[in-house]
Amino acid sequence: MIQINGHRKMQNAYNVATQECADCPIRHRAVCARCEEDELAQLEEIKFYRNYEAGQTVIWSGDKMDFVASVVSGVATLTQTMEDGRRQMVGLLLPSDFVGRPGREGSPYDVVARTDLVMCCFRKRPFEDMMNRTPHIAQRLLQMTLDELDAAREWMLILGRKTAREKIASFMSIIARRDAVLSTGRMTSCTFDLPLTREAMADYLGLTLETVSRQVSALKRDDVIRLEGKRRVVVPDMGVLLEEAGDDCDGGLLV
Amino acid sequence: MIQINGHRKMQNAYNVATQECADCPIRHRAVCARCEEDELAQLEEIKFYRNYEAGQTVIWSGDKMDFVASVVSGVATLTQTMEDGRRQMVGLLLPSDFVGRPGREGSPYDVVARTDLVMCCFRKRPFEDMMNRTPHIAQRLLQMTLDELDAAREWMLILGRKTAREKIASFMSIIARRDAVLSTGRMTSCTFDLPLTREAMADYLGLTLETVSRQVSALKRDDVIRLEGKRRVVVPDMGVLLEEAGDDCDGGLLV
DNA sequence: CGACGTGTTGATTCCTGTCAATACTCGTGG
DNA sequence: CCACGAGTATTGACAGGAATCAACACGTCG
Repeated sequence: MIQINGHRKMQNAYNVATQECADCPIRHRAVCARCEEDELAQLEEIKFYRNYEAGQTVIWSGDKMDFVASVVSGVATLTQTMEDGRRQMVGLLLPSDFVGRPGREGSPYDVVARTDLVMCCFRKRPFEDMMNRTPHIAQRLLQMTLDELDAAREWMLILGRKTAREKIASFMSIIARRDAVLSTGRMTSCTFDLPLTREAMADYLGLTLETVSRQVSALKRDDVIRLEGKRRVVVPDMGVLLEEAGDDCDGGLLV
Repeated sequence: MIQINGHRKMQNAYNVATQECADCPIRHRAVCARCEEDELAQLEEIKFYRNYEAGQTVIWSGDKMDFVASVVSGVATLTQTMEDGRRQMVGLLLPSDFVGRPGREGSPYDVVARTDLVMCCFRKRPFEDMMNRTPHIAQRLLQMTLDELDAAREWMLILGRKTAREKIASFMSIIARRDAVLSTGRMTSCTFDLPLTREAMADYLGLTLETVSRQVSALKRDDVIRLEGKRRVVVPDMGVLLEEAGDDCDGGLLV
């Protein structure tokens, strides 16, 4: 059985005072992953950190963005809103994920910190300049964008074709998978914290918060999951959860 | 009133015999858009054309892809399928769109020609090599991938939060917009051909084909659209259609 | 003509949304 | 100390929209 750190408070152990890229927890997965020492030194000169509290809006939809950034620790979301208030989350930003688009002024989405959040920011213009002369950055950004596109497409299947129960199971599978990159070997059980409120999960999955609550309760009743408090989830058997998600069970964690 | 070419047969006017990139209809929008003359000459050496008939599968999910390609003319789709047969379209490929991912072996999606289709193909390895030494290609691919990601996110809002009627109206707005790049100035009415069957539209929108059919009929009954045959759509007032789509009406065509 | 692919329409079911009441936790302040 | 309110979560009753099952229309092609 593995045990994964919670998202809520304790995970922001990375101190902003720690300015060394070499010690950065996302050094090898973020947009800078492929950079050499000298390239890293250049990035180090134009970077700065920002902290946000859980609930704070990082960027308002339509606002001008004068920086791009990597999530160092914490969880943020991208959300789209219709005039009548209907909302759909369109991006879930976990540590190492990149925010902002080179070559574009504003953000079309609200970016909201869901937990306390540390971002490693670069002013947009210097970053764009550097990208143009540093293929390692552009290459890594392309790779990450393609990964995001794959994730978006998996998400589209969830939104378009899965039942409420399958949506919840799929979401939990995704969280488990992303949290478990540090996993050692194969295991069947797993514990993690939900990084989102029921309402945010509803925005993620195209449901109402009531339906989310009901389906979480149903999965608990059927012993697919167990709850410790409202947020901590224990999955006795990941295979069962993946089955409930409607995914190929030989995919995912058990490969 | 503008008149846009149909998708079905006539649009494949681009002859495969026409091998000159300079004459290529997608020269300025495809992955090669930023290439200089000499770069184009290099691409020209590794490219080859392939033709597919409507309905043909270009790539099977899971298959090894030994090439990447641009859509020259026609329409193709990316589709994901669950074990029990539920399907969700996750990509709509129109002329100039790019297929395939550098640095990956197989395709996770079925790629299907929805009309007769001409593709400009590059063997993967030579293309990747060229990408590594040609920033213009990598830059353009990044830009196109970011655009696709934006489209995917708009699509997620449609799938997650819109009603069946809004989904149909949104789809028609998207087709109208993508067809109308050649539009001159502002106009309110518009004519186009639906590039997909009712069933494929259902896969696109996360609906059943019956619901698609019903909602198309409803939009016709309410005079939001008119039909000429089953596929040709006349929109008397794009503003009304955009309203039905639930989008910001000051966006889209009327800016 | 009959088979097939495509599309339309109707009757019915059921999943999820909507509206509403209640519980729990955590601060704040009397 | 407890009352109070805000934010979060659970659960119930009910309604509605889309899925399902089914019949039928239309055009093409053998």
